[in-house]
Amino acid sequence: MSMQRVCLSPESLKGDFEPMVGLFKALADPHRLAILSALAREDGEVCVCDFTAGLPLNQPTVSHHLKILRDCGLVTSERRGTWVYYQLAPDARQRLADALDAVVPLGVLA
Amino acid sequence: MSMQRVCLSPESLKGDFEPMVGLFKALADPHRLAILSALAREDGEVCVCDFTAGLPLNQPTVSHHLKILRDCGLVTSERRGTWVYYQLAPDARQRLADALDAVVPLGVLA
DNA sequence: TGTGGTTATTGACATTCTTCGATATACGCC
DNA sequence: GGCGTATATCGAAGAATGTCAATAACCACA
Repeated sequence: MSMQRVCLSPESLKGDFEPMVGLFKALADPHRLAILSALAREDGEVCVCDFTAGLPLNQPTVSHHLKILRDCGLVTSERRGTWVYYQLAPDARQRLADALDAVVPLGVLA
Repeated sequence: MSMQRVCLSPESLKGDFEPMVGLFKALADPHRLAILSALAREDGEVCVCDFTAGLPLNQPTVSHHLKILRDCGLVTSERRGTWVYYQLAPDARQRLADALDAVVPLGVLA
């Protein structure tokens, strides 16, 4: 009989990580990180035309990335006249930090 | 001529986010999050056999995910006899927190 | 209403990723 | 050395993702 060590209880692998995966997937693209970083640095509204101008991507692709960020709630958008302005969602940083902490908590407590 | 507002300097989109993308890509899968979470909760070594036992994946797939986590430095592995034990890298939490902060800094300073 | 400019959506294609079976490698033991 | 077990690698199939051209939707203005 094999003296197999018990290193880990099987329930430890059974958590539901889908909500966090959605956020991390949104971060798993360099152009979306550039968009988020610009929004965070600006700390205000940025119109789509600036993204299409500053990114090496065509307009539909930029729109696609913005939609992904919108769908997971990391950014908000508001149309004002002809232009659409995007902002970092107020709780974006907190939600990302919380998601990270839910996976690899910094707290030393059990 | 169109009175186009200047919302954003074009250089704001030009950062290099490749190092962070690698980390976030590693987090963009529920099974890898389960592995990382288990390693973080255990705060010690976990042998591969426990992952293959606890995850709904075949052994080659588990090995593949572990390799991805190893390649980006979030986990370390050590063979001891027949078994291979994985650990969360000592700086894993810090590197992830730093990557997040590099994109959407929490600090209010410019 | 029509025209021009901005953003969103659709459909298609190429690439990447996840998963698996088959196989190889590494180790302990007889 | 030979055998059994644990882990890694290879190669391929299917799904998901990034990208673009074409087009639609929306808005301001004449």
